[in-house]
Amino acid sequence: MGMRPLLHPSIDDVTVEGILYALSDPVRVAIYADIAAQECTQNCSTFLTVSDKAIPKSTLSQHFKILRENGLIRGERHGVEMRNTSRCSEIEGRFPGLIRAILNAHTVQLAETRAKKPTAKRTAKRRATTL
Amino acid sequence: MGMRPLLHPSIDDVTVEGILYALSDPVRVAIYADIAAQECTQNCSTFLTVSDKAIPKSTLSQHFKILRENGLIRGERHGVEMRNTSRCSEIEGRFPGLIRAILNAHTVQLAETRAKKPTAKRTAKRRATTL
DNA sequence: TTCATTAGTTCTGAAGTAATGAACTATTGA
DNA sequence: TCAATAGTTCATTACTTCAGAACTAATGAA
Repeated sequence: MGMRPLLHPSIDDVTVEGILYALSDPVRVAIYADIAAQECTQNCSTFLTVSDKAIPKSTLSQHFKILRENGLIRGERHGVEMRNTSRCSEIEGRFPGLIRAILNAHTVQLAETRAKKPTAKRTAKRRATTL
Repeated sequence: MGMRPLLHPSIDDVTVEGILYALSDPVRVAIYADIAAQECTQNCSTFLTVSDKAIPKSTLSQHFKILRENGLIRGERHGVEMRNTSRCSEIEGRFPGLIRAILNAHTVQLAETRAKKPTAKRTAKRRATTL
């Protein structure tokens, strides 16, 4: 099967749950924070490693798909590569302060992590469900 | 096997990812918004229906567990029932503005939903992954 | 044109996670 | 001691996620 066109929801179809879900993964929030911080666009392979951890490109592709389909980023093919831009100003219009608060919290946590374990590669297991 | 004691993480072990994950489910964010809004504590069976949808009590119990173990609420047994309180002021100390922004976005979305479809019971399927 | 390269997507199966009915536990009050 | 209440745990089934392999699509070189 061929490649399907990229899906980008209308801003009105973006949900809080979708945004929180997309950013509840440490790899995705790292990618998103990076894209949102850049002036210039970022292609996918910029993130083949995230916090010193190698991410297989099929996994990366899925992560980008989740960020796109939940309305956090916009991806456009330019020749052979993809350019990703953050949709933060659109989201700001719909959910004021949300993205800023999340990215700020992410920054706080990153700073704490570095302060506690300067060299260790914190694996950040997503949820410790202890079932 | 008997009942295990309830686990509440120290506020320092609460993560942004955990908070976003816990609140990325429509049932859990509805429960949490309700608990955070109340002055008095709320027991679990208050939520046997959430937005006109019946939730089996085993499912509810798991949702409360996820909210507890990600640091969003504190649960205490008082006799036969459980009292749940929000840990929002602790979280505010660690991640300023985060909870307020999320609850505010949730409120915005609720208001829009009601404005669009006044009577329909919006099922709010968590993620439309379209895989 | 044809081939190689680059960048990303899709497929697939294994591993992990979630929803829920049934069975269980713990506390209270009759 | 027993029934009722409130919630937990277990077991099953369904769904989701990860990641290697195969694939697609655009570009540039021969």
